[in-house]
Amino acid sequence: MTNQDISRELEEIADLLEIAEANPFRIRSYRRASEAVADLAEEAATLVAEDRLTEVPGIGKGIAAVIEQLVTTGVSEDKEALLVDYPAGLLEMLRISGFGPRKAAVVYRELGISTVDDLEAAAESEKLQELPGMGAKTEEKLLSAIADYRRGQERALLGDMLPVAEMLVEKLRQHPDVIAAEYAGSTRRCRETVGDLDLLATSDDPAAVCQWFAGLDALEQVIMAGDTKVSGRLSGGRQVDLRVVEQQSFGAALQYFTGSMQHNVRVRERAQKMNLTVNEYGVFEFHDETKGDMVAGATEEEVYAALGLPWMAPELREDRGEIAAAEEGRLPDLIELSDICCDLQMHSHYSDGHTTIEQMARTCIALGYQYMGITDHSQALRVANGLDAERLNAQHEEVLELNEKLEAEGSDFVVLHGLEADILSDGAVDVPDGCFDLLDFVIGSLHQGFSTDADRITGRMVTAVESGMIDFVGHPTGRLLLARQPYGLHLDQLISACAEHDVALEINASPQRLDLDDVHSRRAVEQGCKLTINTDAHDPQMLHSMRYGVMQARRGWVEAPTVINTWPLADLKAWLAARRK
DNA sequence: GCCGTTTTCGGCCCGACTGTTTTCAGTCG
Ligand SMILES: Nc1nc2c(ncn2[C@H]2C[C@H](O)[C@@H](COP(=O)(O)OP(=O)(O)OP(=O)(O)O)O2)c(=O)[nH]1
Ligand SMILES: [Mg+2]
Ligand SMILES: [Mg+2]
Ligand SMILES: [Zn+2]
Repeated sequence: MTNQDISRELEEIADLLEIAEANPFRIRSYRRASEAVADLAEEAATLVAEDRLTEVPGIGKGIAAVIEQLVTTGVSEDKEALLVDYPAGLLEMLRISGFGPRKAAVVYRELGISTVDDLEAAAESEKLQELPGMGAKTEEKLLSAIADYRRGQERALLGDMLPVAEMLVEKLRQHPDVIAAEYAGSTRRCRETVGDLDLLATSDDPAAVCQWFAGLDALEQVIMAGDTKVSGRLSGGRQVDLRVVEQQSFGAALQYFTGSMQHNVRVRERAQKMNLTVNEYGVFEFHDETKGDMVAGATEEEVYAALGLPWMAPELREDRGEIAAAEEGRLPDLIELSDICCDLQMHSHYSDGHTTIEQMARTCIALGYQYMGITDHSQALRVANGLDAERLNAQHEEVLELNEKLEAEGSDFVVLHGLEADILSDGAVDVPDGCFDLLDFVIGSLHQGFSTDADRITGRMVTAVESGMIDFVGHPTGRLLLARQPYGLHLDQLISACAEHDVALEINASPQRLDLDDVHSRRAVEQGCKLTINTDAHDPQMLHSMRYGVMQARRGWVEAPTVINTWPLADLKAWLAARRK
């Protein structure tokens, strides 16, 4: 069982407990534990074996026992027991927006309904109206929500939604009644995927802004519209939530709406202990059980300061220890896009890229980089027209000529000649014979034969790392967001090997990869690894994806000096040279 | 179920909107 599988099991237990009307705090514990497992940098099985599960915040003896059972037997007795009373089909019904655990329990208890299809049929034949707490409107909305559920992908790529968020924020800012607007939620935290778009605006007349927004053409459907918030769907079905408050509450509202939910809960618990209370309008004094004066709210800095904390970057707000770190002055000095001075993975028409090396270089220059690495595929990757010795030599000539041309133009931009070499089935690195000394650096990537078992794949990659032939590992887990699971590999062993042999790990900045992810980037740095953030661009436009890689790095608490492509060229060359001895 | 510079027991974030409600539960952010 992968951590992701375990996380889902815990979440489903929480859902079942909620249908069963269990203690809400107990339910919350399962949800928190589910997130904690999803955020683990190590395999849960390892923690079980070493009896370290309860060291994880949010996992105590009870849930540790559940996880242990899941790891060893694949099933949880507690969950099986719940499933005796409440069939698994009810879990799917909870995905329908506006249909929660209480209604699920009622329709199952009263009508025996346990599938979405049956629920739909019951709503169509107006059987739900007879149930307590449900009426004609309930049925109507439910049918619409079922249609939305059937249509939609639960989450979308940040890379697809961030531009939409930016466009909507611009639209808000242009409205005369809007003072300020920002996107918030998981988009502002730069999560790799987002469930919806969360927008915040301030105004002297929030109700007017809400009314205007609800009428926008961009909203295909309005789910609800009040005086301070509007929820709707874009064409395509993706949800948008707009929250509008007065300017004096901007900071508090942005803090609230940025989340994460768990971070907010931590913040608010801290406030309680300080005799304060926090909501989306501000930080308030709290005396004798009554709310008193507002002490902060206009800016996020003010809100955190009122709680004795420094402001922290949205990317850190995931309840992964950021509040303790903030309190102790241990917040990382996060890497920024402007720290990046090169891109070290990209392709040209020599393999499966769409344009010339020079075109790519010109775009890198425009992006303000000092140098770049051209890294086409190696010969083993025939589907991508990988380079054999002859073509790699020809490419080398072209790189030399391009550098001369740039120099003649007075540019000090430099093109390094690299190769994205396949890691072959025996762990050998696919650098054509006699070509190693030609290359400034070599990336080792797995592209083929990754559907075997975890030990084999890990072994291949570790062998490549130990060979001394590769300078970094490209897209280390091979995941494609919303499309393909990571290779089943023991990432922790790969990270250890990279730390030992001073091989860097890539954060592939392509919005569908973001690989390594945030938690493993953080883990890799903790283990002493260097990182490198690259776009893996196949055309000039894709070179602009660098920001997504930096976002992922920031979510992983990464600082600039551990990322080799923040280094001046001389430093990178010195590191490469030292590695080759 | 988890957790602990006030606690190993007794707390656990806080508010908006909707529909069916005659005072608020359910769902969601
Ligand atoms: N205090 C508090 N804030 C919440 C709660 N639920 C949501 N929020 C805040 C924090 C969230 O980041 C923000 C937006 O809610 P969303 O449901 O859209 O979540 P978020 O954007 O974080 O993730 P998503 O990618 O949309 O699933 O609202 C809650 O239960 N309590
Ligand atoms: Mg959201
Ligand atoms: Mg939302
Ligand atoms: Zn690749």
